[in-house]
Amino acid sequence: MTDLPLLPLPLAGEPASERSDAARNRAALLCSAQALVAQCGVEDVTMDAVAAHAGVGKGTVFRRFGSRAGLMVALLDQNESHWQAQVISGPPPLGPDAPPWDRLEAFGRSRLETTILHGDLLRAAGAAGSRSAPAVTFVVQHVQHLLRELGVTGDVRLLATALMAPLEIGVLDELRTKGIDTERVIHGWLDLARRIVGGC
Amino acid sequence: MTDLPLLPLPLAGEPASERSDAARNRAALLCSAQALVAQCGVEDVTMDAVAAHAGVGKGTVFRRFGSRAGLMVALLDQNESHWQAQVISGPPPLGPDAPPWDRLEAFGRSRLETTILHGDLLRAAGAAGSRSAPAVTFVVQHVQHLLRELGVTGDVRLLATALMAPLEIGVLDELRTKGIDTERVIHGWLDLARRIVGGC
DNA sequence: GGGTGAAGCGGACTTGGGTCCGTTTAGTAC
DNA sequence: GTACTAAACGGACCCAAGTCCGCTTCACCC
Repeated sequence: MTDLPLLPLPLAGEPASERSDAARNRAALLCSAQALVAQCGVEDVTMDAVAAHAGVGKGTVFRRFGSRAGLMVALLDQNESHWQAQVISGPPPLGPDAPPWDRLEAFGRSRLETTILHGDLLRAAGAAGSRSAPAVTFVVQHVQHLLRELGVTGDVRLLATALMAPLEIGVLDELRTKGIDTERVIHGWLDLARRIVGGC
Repeated sequence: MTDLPLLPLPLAGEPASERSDAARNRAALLCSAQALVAQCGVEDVTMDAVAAHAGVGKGTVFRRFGSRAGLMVALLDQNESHWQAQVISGPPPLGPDAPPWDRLEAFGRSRLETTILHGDLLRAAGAAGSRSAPAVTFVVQHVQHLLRELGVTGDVRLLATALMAPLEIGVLDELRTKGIDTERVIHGWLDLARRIVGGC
């Protein structure tokens, strides 16, 4: 226990590891941000408040996350990693060991719920939030994989993107303000999925 | 020419007509905004600049348009009305007098181009821009109409929404940053449309 | 353990969106 | 023409995002 060679985990895809103080601040900031969001809602959390709560200067927040939207993306990524784990290695039908169609169905349902749950964060993250975050990449790749397993041919990459596009927070918000409830959205999405997979 | 009963056009759907000075300012502001956008790009147009250019106070801009995003939406609506006219009564295949499938194909292509053309405005308009604007309603309703003509059954409303979702600026931006070019997007979209219409 | 340089830090400062409220004006009724 | 009111106006003001730069700290190497 004296000098255990407990390396700082130089895992594969890491982006040239942070200095220890930087890493500590990142963690503290994420933690503070989450606490403040829980306390007063996403809208009312200011960058100053997050900085003060974490006991660092405001410059540090922007150095770490680039912008308010960036901070929100970081919070999202944190929240979504648990969900991703469920997809990759959780119990069926969302996880492996279920027929691909069942997985796709569960995936869509689950994705919809997650999106609505994190609606405020997603809106605050803006363009950076719903798109270009690692989250989207994961979603699209997984759907791509399932579609292939279901025998879909053609430009599967684009079909996967198209299949997930109607579950973006923007579209869902629009549908909801027009009085379309979640259950109907899910049904419509399953219909779409069936048509893409080719039920004939 | 003395006292022509040239009414202030109390057209049907008008929202309880504006006072004349208000209407004049709205027009001046839209005009100034468009000029400034053309001159320095959407990003660099500030609300103060628009107000100054139009010769009104800043408060007036916000009274008329609510927010920066609102102003951008107004600009978009102005720009899109011409396009809508083309769809409703322009020459085929976009306009009437073409088989529905040809119209749908032309519609998708044209919509994609329009979206990319107005990309900056759409991004600046944020959630209010791509969604909930009258523009979206028009697009979805038209697609709904075409799908019905093509014999699509089911929840056509949702299918229309789903079909147009991948042509939103956010999705397009993502695809483009990943090196997918416009032609491929169109092909993918046509494939999707074919699957929805049911090509078997 | 001391020197060195790059990375990180902090908080004053700038900028621009959005609000507020006292003043002005269009439209109407007499 | 005058009186009146609701709507519109304008610009000072407020607030929060984002920048800047001189100072500090970490990590690494003699």
